[in-house]
This record gives sequence, C-alpha cells and structure tokens, in this order.
Amino acid sequence: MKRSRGRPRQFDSETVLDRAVAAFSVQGYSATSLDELARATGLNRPSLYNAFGDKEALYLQALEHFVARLRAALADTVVAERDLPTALRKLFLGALAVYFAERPALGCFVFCTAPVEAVAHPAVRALTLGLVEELDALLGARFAAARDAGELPTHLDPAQMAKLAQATLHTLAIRARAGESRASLERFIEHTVAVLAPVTKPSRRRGTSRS
Amino acid sequence: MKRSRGRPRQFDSETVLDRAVAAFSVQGYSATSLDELARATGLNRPSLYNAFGDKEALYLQALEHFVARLRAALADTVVAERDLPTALRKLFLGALAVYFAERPALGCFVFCTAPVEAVAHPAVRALTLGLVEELDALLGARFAAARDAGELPTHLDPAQMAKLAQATLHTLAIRARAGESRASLERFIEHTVAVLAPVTKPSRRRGTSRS
DNA sequence: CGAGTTTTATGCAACATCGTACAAAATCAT
DNA sequence: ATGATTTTGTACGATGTTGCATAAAACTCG
Repeated sequence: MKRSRGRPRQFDSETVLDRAVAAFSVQGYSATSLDELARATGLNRPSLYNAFGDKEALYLQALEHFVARLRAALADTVVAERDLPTALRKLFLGALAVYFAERPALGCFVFCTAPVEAVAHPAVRALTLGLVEELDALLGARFAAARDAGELPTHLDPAQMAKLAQATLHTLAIRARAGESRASLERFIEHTVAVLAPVTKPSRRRGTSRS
Repeated sequence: MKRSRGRPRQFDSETVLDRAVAAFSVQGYSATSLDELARATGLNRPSLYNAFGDKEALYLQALEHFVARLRAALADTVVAERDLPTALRKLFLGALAVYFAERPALGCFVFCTAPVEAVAHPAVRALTLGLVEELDALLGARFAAARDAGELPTHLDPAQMAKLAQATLHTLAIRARAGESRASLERFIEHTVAVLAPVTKPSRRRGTSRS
C-alpha cells in the first residue's frame, strides 16, 4: 500500500523542494529558468512537470514548503520562549542566520522574491498575504501574552507591536539582500528588541513578584 | 548650442522614465519585456536602445529617476516638518499614497522589485543599498534633531530609530503589494508613529519652553 | 513471465525575447 | 539646396524558454 504501482521515483520531494527554494531564492521566479531548476534539483524537466506541474505550480509549492519549515522554526522561538526580549532576539537572529546563509546574502525567500510576482500571480499574492497575516497573528498572541504577564506597557497594542516586529523581519530581509553588513543588522536587532520589549521595572509595577 | 545636430527627439526623457518606472513596477525587471516597455513608453525598441542602452541600463536609470523624485519629496516632509510625529506621519502616509496609487497596489518600486535583481546585478544592489543608507542618514539626522530638541528619550539611538522608521516603510511596501488593506496600514501607521516618536511630557523635561 | 503502470531521458516544436541592421525621415551646418 | 547627423520604424536573426511527445526503463500485480 505504501508502494505505488509503477517505476519508483528516484528523488525525495522534500529535498527537491528545498533545492527549488534555493534556486528560486537567487534570481527570483521569472529569471530562474526550468533548465536551472532542473540542474539545481537534479531531475530533468519532464520529471519536474510530472511531479509538480508547471513553473508557477512549482514556485507555489516551494513557497509553501518554505513557509512550512518557517512555521516549525517559529514554534521553537516565538511560542516556546517565555521571555519576550529573548523570544524576539532569537526570532531576529534566527532569521538573520537564514538571510545570510548564502553568499552573497539572499534575504528571505518569501519577502524578497514573492512580492514581485504577487501582482501578476494572484495565488502568490494570496500565499504572501497569508504568511504575513499568520505571522501577525502569531506575534500578536505572543505580545498579548507578554502584556498579560506585565512585560509590556499597557498602552501598546499587541497586534500593532506584532506588525512592527514583522516589519523588523522585512527590513532585515531587504537590507541583507541589498548588501548591508551582518554586524550592522545585529546592532539594529539589539536596539529594536529594546524598543519593542522595553524592560519594565518590576519594582514600579504592582503584582509582579519576580522571584 | 542647445539644439543638437540631427533629427530632434519626439519624446521627453523624464516622461519616458516615469512610464518605465510604472511598467517595471508591475512585473519587476525580468518579467517586463522590451515590447511592453516600448508600448508603455510610446517609443519603439531601437529608440529605447539608442536613448537608454540595454534593458538593465534602462532599469537602472528608472531606479535613479525614481530615487531622485523620492529625494525631492522627502525634503518636503522629513526635513521641512519641525514636529517629529507629524514628520513621520506625513512620511508614512505619503509613502502609502504612492504604494496604493495603482490598482492593485504595487508597493514601492525599489523595495519590492529591486531586491530580486540585486543578487544578479551588482549595480542594482549598489543602488538599492545606496538608497537604504541615504534614508538611514536622512532619518537619522531627523531623529537626532528631535532628540536635541527634547522630543525623543535620550536612551534611544537616533541612527537605530531611523532604521526602524525605514523598516516601517519596507513593511508598508511589502504589505501593500501583498494585498493588505489600506485602512489596516493606516492604523498601523498611527500606532507606529506613537511608538517611534513618543510624546514627551514637556512639564517633566527641563528647558522645553513650549509656547 | 507477461501485462499494466509510472517514472526517466532524449528530443522537438512553438513561442517569446533580446539586440541590431537597414533604410526612411527630420533637422542642422555650409 | 546639399551633405552630415541623429532619430525613427520595420524587419530580422540568434538565442533562450517553455511545455510536451515519444520511447526506453523500472517496478508491481496477476
């Protein structure tokens, strides 16, 4: 039942999508030819078409694959980490590690390459907006939790702070791809964490019996 | 001396570049063909080549043209406006007006289309990074002036606040192009202005004799 | 082992795109 | 006016790209 009928595939879909993400990340959707994709993935064009459909379908599946990985990574940082500044720092530094994984830095696959195609391809736009809103929601919940825990001034709207945190991701992606140095971005992250998650004095606030 | 020798041109370079910016903004560099550019600008391919060089040169000149316009607009908002919150609000709302000028919203020509090409085309990357750094410097000077005027808490680094302000521009551009609603982004702007330029109580601070 | 099924590989045809060659048109210099 | 000079418009070739047709290969089921 696990094994399908005909000739078995000589590739792993996850690996192929990983390599497609890497290939698309370099030049974006339009400038990446199917020949380059075939070379990058190891399989040839007919196999790509058979397994993933046409170029747009492959790009969409690469996006979804990337987002799925991202979702898993976020669970370990934003959600799991209990301290807000630490959660944000881990989020931003983790993103930076991805953005600088290649040389030159490629920034974020979604935020740097998908917006261009979003206008002509509604499915890409929908997927991009979906990720943006998902991150807003995830970060918004995290900021709301921080506010409830007394880690955030009450006059700051968690949902809007979440958008500002995502704005940080967007600018990191663009700046990395534009060639700004990693050290400069690390300094920016430190300052931004301090702004987004200001350390609230426990002694001044009521009810926060910290140890 | 003003008039060159041969047949006079039947177009205005500035207008052509405006239309090239508009054309490139829709699909980005790679997906915009020279035929589309010829249709959008009104002149045909040989004329484009004669006047601007090949496709990459035209794209670069379109970028420079756009940045020049941007520079002029910023002088009226960021520099001229004396009140920091007002300056930021004007900056962000002005950007939003540009990002939503077309239907669907196209976001920022530079921030949404140039990053993709930045990796393959060093000249594009240099130009993009140049704009980012120029905005950082301009906004940094504005935040520094605000701090000197007592409009900004002293523990906030003006240079880093400038990067956060530009991060807001980046996220507005991406979100607009991804399809987020204008109303949502206007709410975000209001909140962000309050975060980036917190209203300092004049009574608490010394030397700020406001009227 | 043979029939059916799915994947792989070579190759191809239709199409788009880029850049330019060439001749006609419009202006300036003499 | 005539020639030089620059722009314009049509046309063309070279190349790249996409998507698929077709046949060989590999495997399962009866």
